[in-house]
Amino acid sequence: MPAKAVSSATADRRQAQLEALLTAAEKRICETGSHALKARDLAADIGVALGGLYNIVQDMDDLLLRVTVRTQGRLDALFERETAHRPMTTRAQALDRLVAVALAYFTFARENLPLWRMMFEVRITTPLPEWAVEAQLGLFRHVGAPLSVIMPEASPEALTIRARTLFSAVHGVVYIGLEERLIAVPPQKLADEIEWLIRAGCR
Amino acid sequence: MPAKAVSSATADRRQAQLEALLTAAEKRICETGSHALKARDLAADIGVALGGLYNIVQDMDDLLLRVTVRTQGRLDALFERETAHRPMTTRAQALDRLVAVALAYFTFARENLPLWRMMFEVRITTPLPEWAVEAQLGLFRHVGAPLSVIMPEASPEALTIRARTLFSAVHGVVYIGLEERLIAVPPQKLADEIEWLIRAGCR
DNA sequence: CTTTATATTGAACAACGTTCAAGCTTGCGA
DNA sequence: TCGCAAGCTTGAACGTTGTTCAATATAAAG
Repeated sequence: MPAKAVSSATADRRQAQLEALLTAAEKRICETGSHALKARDLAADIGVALGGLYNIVQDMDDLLLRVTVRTQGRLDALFERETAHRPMTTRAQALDRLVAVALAYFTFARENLPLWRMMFEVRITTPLPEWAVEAQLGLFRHVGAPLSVIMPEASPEALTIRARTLFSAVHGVVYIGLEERLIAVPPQKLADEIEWLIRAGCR
Repeated sequence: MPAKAVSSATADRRQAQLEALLTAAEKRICETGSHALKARDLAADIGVALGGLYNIVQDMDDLLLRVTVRTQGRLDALFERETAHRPMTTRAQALDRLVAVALAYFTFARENLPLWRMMFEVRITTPLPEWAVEAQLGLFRHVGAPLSVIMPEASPEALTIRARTLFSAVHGVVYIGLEERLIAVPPQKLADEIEWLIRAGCR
């Protein structure tokens, strides 16, 4: 066999299998929650024997991690789609954009609740592979770019930290807000709080 | 047998067993993480047969929930101990107290990382029992009380929401900040960010 | 002390992720 | 066109898991 064909037929099939597997996993996660994912169900979904899963994916954690990164990719695309067209030259515009990013995050979380939750439930023992770290850090640019307009005199390091703080704060409000076991806050009120939070932090 | 003795010997033993079980569970969680809890290990720890666990606790979820509430109780006690002695008559004092609460939360999370994480990992299908909801809502008073001094003209409802927002924001910063899979931020810098966040939100 | 009711036990069960020897398919050289 | 080696796929089997329940041991009551 050739050592490493750039695109052999089997490699293509593996890619297709991987995508089918991820799609099936996402479907099941959305329907019944991430902890209800069963290897046997997924194998049946994509028409593969039980053991065959482990030719597509290293193990179940690997699968969850890939789903997570896929979700991050969709979130990234949403940020891009939702805010790229907004100008960012003045301070006020940058602030509006930051608010838009935060509200888009809230919307995404609400509309993709199980997948969104998964992003923070995945616990890994071994260090994250680089492609996973990249996908995660890439998201911060949607906060960092507007923030650099709002805080033009800040050092890059201070800016990175502050961007993380703002993102984390919004994340926290969304996270606790969507936790149903406490008193439910109406989504519009939550959105208002998120906007207030961003504007208060940027004054 | 009497229908319900106020304090029979067996009921006392059950209480003791429950406490031993919770303590053993906490120990294991702190040592090896919450998802490494095994029914057989715990049964051995407290000197009970495997099936005996289900006389003490309904099932594993029930156990985790009880550990969670215990942790919330310790957090509550820490808030009390750390901030009750601070006066709260002036606005500035109330603000200082709010900052103290937030920093205490951060410290608690850092020093009890596995137990603290568990509080947000427990996923319940059935609605939370009242005693669990109580313990959770009780924590908010440590934010609500100082905040009512800072926002004296706000309606009780607006105050509740704002308290939740502030708590959630701080929680988010702590949560993401302690996530090790991203770039580690020095604790002192994190603490600074938390204090900044509170003060920015209360201006 | 006998009897009755409760508490405890641990073997058994179903469901889970993961492995691996065996069979099957595939692609290439003759 | 055929045959053969190399990899892929399979599904039975394994070790763990949480949970159950008939049997046993213990405690309470008359």
